[in-house]
Amino acid sequence: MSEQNKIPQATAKRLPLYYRFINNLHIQGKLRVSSKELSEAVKVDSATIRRDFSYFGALGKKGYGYNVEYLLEFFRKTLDQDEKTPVALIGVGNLGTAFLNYNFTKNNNTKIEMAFDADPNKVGTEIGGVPIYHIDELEQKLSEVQAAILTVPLAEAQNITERLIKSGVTGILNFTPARITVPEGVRVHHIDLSVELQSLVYFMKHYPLDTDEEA
Amino acid sequence: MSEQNKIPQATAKRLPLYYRFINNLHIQGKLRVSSKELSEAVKVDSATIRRDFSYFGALGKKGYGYNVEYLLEFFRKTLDQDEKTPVALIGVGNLGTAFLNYNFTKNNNTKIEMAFDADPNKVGTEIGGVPIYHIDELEQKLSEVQAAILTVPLAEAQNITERLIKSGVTGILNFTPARITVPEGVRVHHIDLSVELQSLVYFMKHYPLDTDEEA
DNA sequence: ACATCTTTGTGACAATTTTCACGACATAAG
DNA sequence: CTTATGTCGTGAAAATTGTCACAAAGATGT
Repeated sequence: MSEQNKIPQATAKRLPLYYRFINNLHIQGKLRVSSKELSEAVKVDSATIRRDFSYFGALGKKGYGYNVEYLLEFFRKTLDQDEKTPVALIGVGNLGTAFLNYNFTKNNNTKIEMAFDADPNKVGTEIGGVPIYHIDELEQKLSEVQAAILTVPLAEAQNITERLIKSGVTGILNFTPARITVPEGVRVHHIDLSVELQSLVYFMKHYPLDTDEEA
Repeated sequence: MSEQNKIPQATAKRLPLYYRFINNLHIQGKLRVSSKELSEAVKVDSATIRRDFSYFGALGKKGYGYNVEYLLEFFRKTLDQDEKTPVALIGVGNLGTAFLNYNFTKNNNTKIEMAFDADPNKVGTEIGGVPIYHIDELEQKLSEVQAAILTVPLAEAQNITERLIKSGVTGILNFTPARITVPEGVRVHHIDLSVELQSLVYFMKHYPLDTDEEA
């Protein structure tokens, strides 16, 4: 599947962010960009940006900066923007609905292909162009899908997770407070809104003067 | 305000997570817990947990573990769970609505006191018990509020941010894709749903066998 | 053509964070 | 009392990540 385990995780986490901004620049018709400019836009130190880019070789030109078109093309390849990754969303509550309306596909390699919920009023409808199926049909419908966004109530989280994995899902974006357990080989990224808010408040009170940090 | 700048940021970020799970244990009636057990629950290495706790002194007993009641009490104090922090939410779209229904107050020191939106149909109503005011009333209503959750469209982000800061807000949880610019002293945590999904997909494809990581 | 200005890419270093591994103490059982 | 087992707290080592600062290369202007 892949070869470069050399790229630090910290760098890998920043790549999608870079991609987004480079894409913006391209849309704005900008032809070149320096690490300093990019730094101001994404709020990451310019030296860090140069170092990050350098893991992929020499992408820029000295005295000039980076060619936006070239950079964009490079990131498109690196981030597999050409092959679309089908995603399913489980749990069409408020948060789930927000995702369905988000329209990720715009500049992205991900597309939410289908959603699942237990509510009969929702089943059969569409939100943001995404069809909603009943949760009982999960195993049946999930054949091509590799990634899932989990926005179900806490109590269902582990149960649904197991069904997803049995159906071949290898990546889960988990918005429930549950720290779900998965077999090796399955990636889980947790985003706990309550923890994020708590964290912000803690940092506000205990680290008053610092510059902003990632969550 | 505070004194211990000694606690590493990485540790600080995990504190709310620990708190949540210790609270769960307490509710379940558990009397003690070992770093190993906690490790399995929160998916953080047990040595890291012991190290994290040790920054606060000796919270546990050798050969025994940690007393849940004591630990909970300790975290309650450390995370300022006694003084409620008032929060405002700006932008009552799908995502904003999800937050309003989330009911953070349950086991938390944060409470969304008010929300703002530009839509006249929403202004004057309540969601999840939180009153919705017109965005024009922002400066007027925001007196006590120190933190804000930003769930507005991209185009408004920087503009609203500046108004928030003028009104005394010192912490922002930013869900817009914009990397907002703020003066020193204001904390911003960014959560970009699109970047999170991209990131998950990238890790799935390029770091296949690893164990799960934070987002 | 030349001097000057910019900006990259990176070696060296600093800071942060994680992990190992072990002494010390707790508890329980024989 | 002694042994076996479990667990913390923490020095020390390792790994990861971030920052500095500068030579080299190319861009730009006259």
